[in-house]
Amino acid sequence: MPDTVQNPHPCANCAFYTQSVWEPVGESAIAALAQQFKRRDLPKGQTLWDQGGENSGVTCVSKGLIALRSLRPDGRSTLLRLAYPGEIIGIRSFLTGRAHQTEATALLPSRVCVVARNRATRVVRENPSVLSRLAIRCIDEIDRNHERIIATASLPNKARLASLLQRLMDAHGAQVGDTYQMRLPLSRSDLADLIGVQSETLSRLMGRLAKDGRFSITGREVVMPIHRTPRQAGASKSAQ
Amino acid sequence: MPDTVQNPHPCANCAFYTQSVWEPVGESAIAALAQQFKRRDLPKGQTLWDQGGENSGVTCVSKGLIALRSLRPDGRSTLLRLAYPGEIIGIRSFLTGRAHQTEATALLPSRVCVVARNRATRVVRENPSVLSRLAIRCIDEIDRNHERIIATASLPNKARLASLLQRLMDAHGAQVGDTYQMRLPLSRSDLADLIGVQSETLSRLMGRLAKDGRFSITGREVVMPIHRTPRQAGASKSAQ
DNA sequence: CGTCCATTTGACCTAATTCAATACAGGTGG
DNA sequence: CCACCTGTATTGAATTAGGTCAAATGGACG
Repeated sequence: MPDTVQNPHPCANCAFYTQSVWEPVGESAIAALAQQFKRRDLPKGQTLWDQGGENSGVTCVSKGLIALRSLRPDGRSTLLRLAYPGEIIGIRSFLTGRAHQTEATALLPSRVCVVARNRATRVVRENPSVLSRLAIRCIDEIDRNHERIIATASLPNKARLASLLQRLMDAHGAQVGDTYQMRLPLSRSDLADLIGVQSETLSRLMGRLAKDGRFSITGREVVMPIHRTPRQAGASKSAQ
Repeated sequence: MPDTVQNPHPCANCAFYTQSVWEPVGESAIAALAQQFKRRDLPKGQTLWDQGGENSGVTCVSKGLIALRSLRPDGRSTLLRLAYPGEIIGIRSFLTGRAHQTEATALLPSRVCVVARNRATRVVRENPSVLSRLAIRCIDEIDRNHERIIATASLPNKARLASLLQRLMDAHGAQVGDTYQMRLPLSRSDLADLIGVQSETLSRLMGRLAKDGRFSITGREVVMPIHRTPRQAGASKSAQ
């Protein structure tokens, strides 16, 4: 139960306070933490850092949606992760001191909270339980990656796209009558990057899913009927 | 410079001592560490733990080769990682207390060193720098996964297989005359799992690579000519 | 109302999957 | 030593999915 007045912790007002990596910081360090704690608002499309850039601290997404993508030498890119509020990004470059391996951009108007690197390093050193929480965040990332690797190897692209859209709907959708609706936070080519196909293929997959009655889409507006039967990847046949 | 006589650290004789996650343990804790430190030899094919099993501690590969695979409900599996000497396995279930997400089996006669969970937990709590090294190992895993995700999205299967064989040759091969040779530590279906294709497809890809003159293979014996030109994925055309 | 960019469509081609059949290797017992 | 068996690996043929390049469409915005 964070309390603005009583609790001077910089994350105290955050909805994710109890899960914050900084939550375990003792009273003595709170002031030090707060001192180098910066909130930053990002308009949609803004780049937070570039691939190859230097880490500037521990960054926590507070609002919006951040895309982490790896740009390849051939000019194409792979969208590696969508980071939602409460999640930490740039943790690898912080813990290793390396350059950023990915580029971070805001897909929606977003806010991030950054604890500057030097200060974060010190706080982490003095609070092992913070390090322990950071390690758990790393493990979350490993879990996400394993899931993705397994899905890539075992599910057809169409099924992976269906489950991606479902997840996006869970995160961004709202119930309207007997449908769920959302404004897609990603472009078609971002979606393609995310499931690892060409954008033309993505377009055809979307067409096939729509024909199956899974949803309808115009531009970025998606409408999905609420099924009583649980979504099942690629199972439905078109009625013809 | 590990010294058996002077240094009572249980990892002191290990070739990977300086990189060991336990290396930073202070003298006071070394005895405690050594007490619950178990070496275990695994014949080829032996399972070290099953998917869903309980974590029994921090496990370090000391010799041989361990495969970590995820078994899917449909009976098929994905080979997620090959763990070589010096690497830590089962780190996620140790840090989170969850069940193992993967099955670990020895692909070669192997040895692992296990620090029992309770003891490891205590030592980690008392030595933040151990936790810090564990976190780096997690990051290594994230790096490996990202590389794999990017490779899957950007390289054709043939090129990925070629680079896999190259890596295996680097790890297991020996120079014989003007060739490198190795005995493949993996079955064909493991190779297929690893690059995410069917075993029939793998067989055909192997055939195509062999026809390109990249290597010749009989059973598990691989012979690869030493090229002066650096290996380049999928670039060579058969001479016809 | 046109311009520019994102998206879709079409046609063609290559690669991968599937299922079925065959070959091969490593052991076992006669 | 050979015949046999079993699991592993390869091959073939037919089908489907995905990639590529080029062209057409559509939408957002000045």
